Amino acid sequence: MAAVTIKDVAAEAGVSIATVSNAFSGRKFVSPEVVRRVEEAARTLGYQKNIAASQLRTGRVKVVGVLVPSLADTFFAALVSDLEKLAEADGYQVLVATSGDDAAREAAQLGALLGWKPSGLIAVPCTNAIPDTLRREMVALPVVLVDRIGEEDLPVDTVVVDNHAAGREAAQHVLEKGHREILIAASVAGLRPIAERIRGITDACLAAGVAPRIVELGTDVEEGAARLGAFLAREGHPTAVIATTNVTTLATLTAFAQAGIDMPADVSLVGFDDYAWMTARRVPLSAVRQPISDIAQSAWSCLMTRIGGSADAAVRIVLDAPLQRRNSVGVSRRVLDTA
Amino acid sequence: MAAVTIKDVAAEAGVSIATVSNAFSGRKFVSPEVVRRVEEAARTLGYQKNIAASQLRTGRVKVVGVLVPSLADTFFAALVSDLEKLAEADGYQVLVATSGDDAAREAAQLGALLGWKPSGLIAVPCTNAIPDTLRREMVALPVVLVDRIGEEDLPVDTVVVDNHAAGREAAQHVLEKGHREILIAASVAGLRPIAERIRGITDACLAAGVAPRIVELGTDVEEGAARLGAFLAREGHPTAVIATTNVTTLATLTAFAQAGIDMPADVSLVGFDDYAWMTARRVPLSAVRQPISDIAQSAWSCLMTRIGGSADAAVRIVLDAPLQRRNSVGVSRRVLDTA
DNA sequence: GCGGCAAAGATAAACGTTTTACTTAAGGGT
DNA sequence: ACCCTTAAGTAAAACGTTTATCTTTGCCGC
Repeated sequence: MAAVTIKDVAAEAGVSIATVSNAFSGRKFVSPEVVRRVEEAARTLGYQKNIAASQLRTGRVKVVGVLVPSLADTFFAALVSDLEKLAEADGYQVLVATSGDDAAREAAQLGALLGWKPSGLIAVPCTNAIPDTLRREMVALPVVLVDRIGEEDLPVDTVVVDNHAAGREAAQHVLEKGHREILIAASVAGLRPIAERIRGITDACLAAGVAPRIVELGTDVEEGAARLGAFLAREGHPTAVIATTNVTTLATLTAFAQAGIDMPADVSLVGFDDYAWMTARRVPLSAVRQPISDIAQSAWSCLMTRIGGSADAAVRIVLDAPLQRRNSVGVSRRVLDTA
Repeated sequence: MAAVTIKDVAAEAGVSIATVSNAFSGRKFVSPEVVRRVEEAARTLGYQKNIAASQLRTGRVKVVGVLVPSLADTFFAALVSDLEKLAEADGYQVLVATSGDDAAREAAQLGALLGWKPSGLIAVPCTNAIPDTLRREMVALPVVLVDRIGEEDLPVDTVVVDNHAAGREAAQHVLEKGHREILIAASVAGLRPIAERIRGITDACLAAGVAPRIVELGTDVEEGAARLGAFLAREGHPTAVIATTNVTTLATLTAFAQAGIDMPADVSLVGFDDYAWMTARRVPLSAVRQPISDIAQSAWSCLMTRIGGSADAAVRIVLDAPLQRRNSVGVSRRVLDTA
């Protein structure tokens, strides 16, 4: 049961291996009759091109690496899902790796990815700092960085969301409803996108003469809920919470449920990201909607133009994350009472 | 900027390429001094082993293909996430492909996966029928089939959930609470796991002299919600709904929210799968919990023993999916009224 | 002092494909 | 009748590893 190679096909079809290769690739003209014989032979033998051999010879292969912090996070899973579809449409395979938000693992995974000599790489770095492995590779390999971009002026294409505007819009919405005691449920405040969301919220609040508080909940739902519960018990309730990721949204909701807090009657909430479960509730969540499929689309087309050989200056795509106004933000009691 | 190969490293370190290879693999003794020089050289040159070349020579490569219907479905995303972690721990890379529940795409993706000559394959078939491409490969390649298994007695290892028991348990819970008008929110009734869940529910109901109704909602949340809404408007409300997938759970909840149905006061619900968002609610969902990480773990260890060369008879692993009793199933009004 | 042996490396072949350069045969213009 | 071109296909080299086989060197016993 040795694997069937191009040689076997050639023998079966009674031609040379070069002709078989040409018949498949179409790089050189092969008479229709011979093509038919080759295809026939390949079919009967169950021939599968050995991609490793092909890639070794040509040096290129239609595979792109995708590196994300975690597939357990819906945001990244959805992103990878979209990228995978786009890749398939263009005949590319996707090699997935996850860093688990750990810089060492990220570097290791990157190395493994690079060993495949992919045509390109789409990565969501797990920290603000671009790992050295990647930085070295960026000059030769088409790379697109997404979401977690620590620095400006990177030499590669980047796709990000306008986090500052998103934060600002969320805050303004809450302020308009009369809230003055605002809590920011951040995941990890040190991460650039989170920091910008926080800054957006803070800027809007400050402009209204309000100083928001911040609590860091991490990247795990259970733990985040526990931390928020502890915070609430210790510091008292705000009238509105703005979550900065889908995980913190979930953690906040969990904490609310555990503490018997009614939303929006007791506390209002603006969530982050927009998934089906957020609307499948008695009180659908107002949330900042990250345009996941646009992000994927932008990243993919950037990558494709780079792979196509473009040497243009690095582009920085900034997408809007509009607020979806639903029912989880109520008019603050302060306003109601004065009315 | 030609890629740096083993040859360059050999030159830099002043040894032959065979020695470099041996220094890395440790297959033959190489003096510590030389190993040091080789590693040094590799580091300064930024050497990355070319996996294609390696695989071409050895015929094996540490990569396994994973084929699932969709990464947008949390269940599969979580499964892939777990598999990816297990793979990483064993030094394997994962090649992901999605079939989008389309048989033709599945066959195509399978072909693409196989071209990499992976060491193994973990697949969730998108239909009850195993595609021919796969069936042919199963004799030579270690394959583990998960979740969607149409036939018994396959010649490969399979990992499934005891869907019949899961359905039965869900139904019994609802029956115990006094419900008699039960609606099954199925995704696609033709799929084997779904069919078994339905059968489990039906068997339990029939034993209690109750005939459940069934509605098919498909695999998309929006559309499922619309279909359920229409069904409810047309046929009237049951007192309890049992959903058979996480997507139908979401669709049901969406329909409830849209129709202003209160859960559990108006209608009770047993969900399927168990995610954070199900408990992050005022009324946490009772749900059948599929043991995703156990599934992944079982599938992975099956695959590893096969890759290790085991030729034992195919094993069929059946895992329990226990019911998590929470608050979304209320005592039926019928019972309350008589009390 | 010499055969023999072990230790540490080197040489070269092989993996399956792509592709360049070559062969062969047939046709075409003058 | 001759040369030149074109068409269709073939032979062989190359890609970067791994590994079986060969070489060199030093060392041992006698």
